[in-house]
Amino acid sequence: MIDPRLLTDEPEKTAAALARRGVGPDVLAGLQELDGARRSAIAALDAARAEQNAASKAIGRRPPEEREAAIAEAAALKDRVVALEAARDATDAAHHDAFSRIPNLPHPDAPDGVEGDGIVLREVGTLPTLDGVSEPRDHVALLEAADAIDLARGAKVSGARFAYLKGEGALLELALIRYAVDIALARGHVPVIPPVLVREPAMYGTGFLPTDEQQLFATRDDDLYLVGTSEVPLAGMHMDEVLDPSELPLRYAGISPCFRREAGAHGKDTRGILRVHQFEKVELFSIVTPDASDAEHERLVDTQIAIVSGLELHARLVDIPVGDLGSSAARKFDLEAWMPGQQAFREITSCSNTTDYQARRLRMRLRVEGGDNVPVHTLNGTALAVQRIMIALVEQHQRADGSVAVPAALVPYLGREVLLTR
RNA sequence: GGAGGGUUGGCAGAGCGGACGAAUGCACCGGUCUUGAAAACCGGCGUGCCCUCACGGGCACCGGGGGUUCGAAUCCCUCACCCUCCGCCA
Repeated sequence: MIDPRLLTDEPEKTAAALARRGVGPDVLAGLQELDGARRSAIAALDAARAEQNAASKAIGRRPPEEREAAIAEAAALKDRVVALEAARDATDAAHHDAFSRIPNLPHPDAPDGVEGDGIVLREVGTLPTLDGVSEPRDHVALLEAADAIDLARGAKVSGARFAYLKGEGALLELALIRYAVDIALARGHVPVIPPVLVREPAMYGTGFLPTDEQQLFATRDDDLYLVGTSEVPLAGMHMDEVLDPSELPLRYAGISPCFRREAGAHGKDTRGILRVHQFEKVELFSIVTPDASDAEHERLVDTQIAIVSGLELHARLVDIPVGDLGSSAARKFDLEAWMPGQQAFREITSCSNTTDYQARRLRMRLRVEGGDNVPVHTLNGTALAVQRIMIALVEQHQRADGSVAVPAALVPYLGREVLLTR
């Protein structure tokens, strides 16, 4: 949720910012009208209630013989209040509905453009040489040959886009998670294993509802949603709280499975485990004061790069254009790793500054001495998404015989220097 | 799954139809006193929204939602959560 006050306080600036995200003048005019209507409805209702409250309170002070007349008098005021209440509720609902669909204001430095227009800011590592490998195999070939993955049975039991990780595949997941958690921990993120089924308010508050409903798995009988990322329960932890400046920054590292319906992705990335309905992820999440979010964003990206570099992977950092931002994000950076199996860079991490957008929806405020409390800023970024990093890892470090050289930083976690030997 | 008891301000805890946004205590902030501190005393001390340049004023909030009433923290319904007991269970 953006601050509705911006429409009246800084109309030109706000209009220009929203225009970059495709929110046109007509939509904006509608919002302004709703905002005005909401305020006058509130003012009218408050005035009528003040009148009725005064009349009701007077009854208690009247002598008994005068009460009946006084009650009739007060009762007469009630109809007006009820009518104005209905009017206020209606404008309020329309206001809320319209404003919750407005995306966050883009960061001034975020580039224009749509999906694919991202700007490569820097490269991480170097293109793998794949010495002695004549034809690079993809992760499916590598992992299946060593019985580290079972896609066919995943499909049998759960359907398309589900997979079993077995043997070294399972061990690799555990090692990767612990490797990432240790780096996050060293950088001040408290590890958290959160609930992965959440109620509607947490989904709404993080901005996944109402706009991304088709991407969410929901339970049939319990009004719970499966999270698509632990960002949801991590952000939800502090909803409805007023945080003291001394408590910030709050830094977490969520460790959880993630569930995504991938609706609309039919036919895309159908091979292997690049795009699956369930994957494991370590997620960085920070809550900071509003003046600190740009610096925190850089800090998170730096941590992501440290994790990827430590695995000796080649990747590039992309500044995501405004047209490709999720509704909550003001700015986003992705890391795309080189995947020799498809000779392409593919997204392995993402890092967003959601400024006050989630915080306003979740009512997470910063205590301001001698002033009004303000929403905090929240940021999230992938520390390590197991399946995707696994693809980059086995494909980039594959050897001529189909085995995989384990990067030195991972060896202590995995207990072996070579994987997938047969 | 069954039975019962709860949910009030940062915490503890009173209030159970009318002067209650809410007693009291603790915590916290400011002041008096003191060489300083403690104690004592005095004052302040929740959140959001609306109006106002401001001073200030109004409205709402006693777990969430709905209802009864001129008037609800207080009565009714409903949902959530917590506690106790029984059953089941990794």
